[in-house]
Order: sequence, then C-alpha cells, then structure tokens
Amino acid sequence: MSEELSKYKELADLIFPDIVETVEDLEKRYPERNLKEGACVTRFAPSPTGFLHTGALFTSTVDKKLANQTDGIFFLRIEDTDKKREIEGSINDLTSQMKKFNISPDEGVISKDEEIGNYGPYIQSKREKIYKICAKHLIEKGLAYPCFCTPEMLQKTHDYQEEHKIVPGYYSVYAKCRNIPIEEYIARIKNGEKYILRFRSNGSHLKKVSFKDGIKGKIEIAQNDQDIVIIKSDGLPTYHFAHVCDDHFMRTTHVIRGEEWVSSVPIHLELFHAMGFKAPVYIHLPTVMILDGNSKRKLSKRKDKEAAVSYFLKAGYPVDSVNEYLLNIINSDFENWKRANKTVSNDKFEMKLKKINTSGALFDIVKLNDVSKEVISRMNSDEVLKSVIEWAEEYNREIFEVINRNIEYSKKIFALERDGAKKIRKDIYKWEDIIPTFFYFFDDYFNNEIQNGYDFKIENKITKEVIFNVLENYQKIYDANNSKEEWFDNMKNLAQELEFCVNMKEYKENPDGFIGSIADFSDIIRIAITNRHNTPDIYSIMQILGKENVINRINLAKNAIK
RNA sequence: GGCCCGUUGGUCAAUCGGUUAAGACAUCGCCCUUUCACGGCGGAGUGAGGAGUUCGACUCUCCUACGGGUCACCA
Repeated sequence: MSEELSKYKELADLIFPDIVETVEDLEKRYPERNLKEGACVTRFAPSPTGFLHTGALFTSTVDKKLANQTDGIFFLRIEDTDKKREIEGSINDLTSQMKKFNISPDEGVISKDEEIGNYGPYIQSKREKIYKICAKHLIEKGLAYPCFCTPEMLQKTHDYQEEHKIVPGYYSVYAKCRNIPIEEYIARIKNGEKYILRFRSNGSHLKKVSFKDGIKGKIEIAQNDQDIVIIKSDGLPTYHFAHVCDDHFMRTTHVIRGEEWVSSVPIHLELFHAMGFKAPVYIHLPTVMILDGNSKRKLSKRKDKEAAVSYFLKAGYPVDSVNEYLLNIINSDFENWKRANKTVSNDKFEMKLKKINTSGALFDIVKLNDVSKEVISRMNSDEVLKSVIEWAEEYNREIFEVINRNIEYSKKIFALERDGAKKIRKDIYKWEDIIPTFFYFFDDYFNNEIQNGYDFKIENKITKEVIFNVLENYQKIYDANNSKEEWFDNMKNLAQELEFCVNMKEYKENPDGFIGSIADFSDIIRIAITNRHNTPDIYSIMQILGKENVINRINLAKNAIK
C-alpha cells in the first residue's frame, strides 16, 4: 500500500515538478473567514465572454442581497479558463455595468487590473498554481491520473456509445487510461506523450446522491461515475475543478448559479469529497425566460435585445426600476413590501430564498414598464433632471446638449404635474420617453416636427376654417397673466361664442347641436402649441413656453392651416 | 433517448389538507376629467389531464401530457 502511495507521489512529482506547496499550505494562506454566525459568502463568477447578461444580473442580485442581509461577503471572480472564448474588454464592461446596477462586489475583481481582498487572485487564469497544487494532491492520493486519449479517440468512443445506446462518457471500460499501471503512466510521460488530467471517480450511476438545494429543496440524482477532466491540455482547470478549488479556498458558503448546473452537482460533490473539502450550500436559480411566439425559452444573447443589461441602460430605465423588477421576480411579495415602504431603500427588503419560485419566470417588459413608471413617479424634478442628464450624456448627446443649454427650463418641464402635485403624472417609463412626450417644448424639435404638418383633427363640423377661426380668436383673448381659473373661464367663454359646448355631459347628450365640445376646442389649442393630442394641462405648458412663444406658435399654426 | 427540475388566469404569483383560490401587471367597462396620464369603482379570466390517499386535495402519492435543463479538454 505505502509502496503504491509512493509511486503516486513519484507520478505527481513527475507531472508537477515545480509544485512544492501543499493543500495544507493553501489552507493556511486562505483561512476560514472570521464572520459572524450565519454570514453568507457568495460570489458571482462569470466568464469574460461579453456583456452582462440579464440572467446574470438576476443571479448576482440574489448573491449580493444574500451576502448583504447576512453581513457576509459578495465577491466577483472571473472564470477565464476558456481562453478561446474570451472577449477583450469584457472584464471592465462587467465591472462597470455591475457598478451601475449597484451590485458592485465587496471583494474580488474591481476592474481588469484591480482587485481587493485576501483570497485572491480572483481571476482564474492567475490561479493556475493553486489548481496544480490541488491536482497534485489528488494524484498523490491516486484520485487523479493522466489520460493520453486524443480528442479523436474520445470522439470515436462517444460515437460508439451513442450508436449502441450506451450512456456516453469516460467511465468504466471506456476510461481507457484509468487502469494503466503507474509505471506505464510514468514511462509514457517521460517519453513525451501528451496528456491531460482526469479525476478518478468512485461513484456509480446506479447509486443516488442527494443534496439540499437552497430553493428547490431535496434533489436526488445518480452519482457521478465519469472520470471528468480536471486539468486541460493548456494547463488550466475545467469549470468543475476550478469551482471546487476556488469556492473552497475563497471560503464561499453559498453557491448561487443558474439551474443548468443542477445536473453537475454530483460531480462537484464528489470532487469536494475527494479533496477533503466541505461542500457549500447550492442554490440553483430558475432561468429567466422570454415568450417567443407561444412558447417560452431562455433569454438568448443573440435573439433578445433584453438579454443584455445594456439594453435597459440605453433605453434609460432607471437602475432602480430594473432592480425592483428583478426583486419582484425573486420574491413576489416585494411588491407589497415596496407599496408599504415607498421611501425605504430596497436594501432593507429581506429576501427569502425559499420564496424564490422554482420555475423559470418570463421576462415581462410590460411589467417592467409599470414598475419603472412608479419608480420615476417617486422622483422629484431635480432627480429626474439629474438622471436624464446622466442618461443623455452617455446615450444621446444631442439631448444632453439641449438640456444643458436649458437647465432651468428643463427643470420646469420635468416639474410639470410632479413637484407638489396631488396626482403625479406617470407617463414616462424610461428616459428615452422624454423625447416624444416633452420635446415639443424645444423650438428646434417643434419646428422640425411641424414641417410635416400639424396633427389637427379635422372631422365633422370642425373644418380648417373653424380651426383657423378658433386660433385667431383665441389669440385675441390670450393673456399670459391670467390665473389658471381665469384662463379656463376665458377659454370657455370663447368656446361658447364660437358654438362649442362647454359642458361635456350636455355635449354627449346632444353632439349635433354644437360645432364640437370644449374638449375639441382645447384640442385645437393643444395641437397649435404642442402638436400633441395628449399632454399635461395646456395652461401649465403655456406658462413654461412663455407668452411670446405661445403667440408665435399660434401664428405658425394659423399659417399652416389657412 | 437517459437522468433531473417544473406545470395555479395572457404574465408575475399567494395558499404550505378545509379559502367565495389573495394581490400586481395586462385587458374590458364605468366614474373623475379640457386631452392624455394618474386616481377610484367594477367585470371577465386560473389549479395541465387521469387515477389514488383522505371526511375533505391546488396542496400528499403515482401515471400521462407538456415545458425547461443536462449529458465537452465550454462555462
């Protein structure tokens, strides 16, 4: 027995001659964290293959929340062991987008070249030595071995297995390199044969392993019996092995990831056991789905614009809106809590893992819009202005400049039916909405728009002549110094003179007795000064526009309709 | 195909063996109203199907159907 062990040692030394540190050394270097009882250490561990995915934002929101509410640690680790798929610049994209969504990690990677914390490095490609120490440990224990099979050979056995309807993979008789005598491993390596490292599984797919998922509860799956690859030919570990080494030595307590990982838990559990490590609690989150025609499917990077969080940023959804929407999916009682705690920070909401629904939630942009209009309605004009400027600065320079040239004026616009209003206007879901809903306030936009004509409603008795007449007469009575009541009384008086009905009920009973209603009358004025049928109250708009501009716009409209 | 997970209205969902099966979004109607938005009131709409356990099942068990996931030197 000890002879065998010494041969394993020889093999391990041959494979990793430069590795002198041991797992025990790592245990000392990365001691257990000194956190209070119940504190959760979570992590978000994306591959640097592009932008922040909406599903990933969902996952990391749960990560961050769980760590925060237990006074734990949330860290960011970059899983860049697949060098082929790596996309330049994605680490910085990731960290800056996380920052925008207020889910910056407490520890780990902060940007491409910066990290904080004592459990690093936090980029896997910089942890090569750690994996090798762990791999060496397994070889010494006879739990890992070199495999000389070429990809072609593996493909062949895979095809054979498939053809004969045998469970595919590298196990039992199909694990050709598993039972090579140690001397032969040594000889072949010395001979310069190429190899990778495999785990020597002791599992059986006839036996079950069970574990308790943090939200799904007890799950029972067949044990792993595959001799999975732990170190690839490029010297880097596979996900499975890296996960075990990293989450152990980074002292992660709760691994939160997508449910696509459920089926590999048996591998991970066996690996943890083989390494002599305690496995973390696993929490598998449902996939965020999208409705495609009549069926649900996973949000797809390629097909769905909503799959990238940058979509929300670009459209100008406040990050709180996206966060609240996600919180809603995470715990549906968030909505009630928020209603009762409108002004309380969302950080105070206590997430319950058990309440996370186990089946994939549909991403519902309509609901997001609703959440978002509530979020925006809670802002005052200063906050709106600030947010709009921030958004425009990055995504719409033209608007950024227009607003910057007209700060006070813009603030008045955003204050409309907002600051001090009993009923706050909720027609903005996202910042890009301000263009169609408010930009008639700016002459350049307005004048440009009316080049294509006005949107006057010419129907029934309301002819061009009537409209012209209304405008001409209105111009005469318009007084910018009127109070709102005076202003509206004047409008009504004029309307009546011109045979419009000023009482809606009366009008509805007898529409033929009049040219139109006060609503129609108002609409003419509204179109003349805004070219919109739906706007905040016209009086306030006129106040903001100013006397001169109102008169000017009425003139423009008159000329256009003449 | 094997294995795992799931299935309450169009969507998100509550219930944890006894309810007229909450609530929100969407939708429709009415009210408020100079338009729109807001707000108020109301309507319609749900336990995939089938067995069983039980006095009683949306809730527990099994089968079927459907949906999702997974079976790499990718994560």
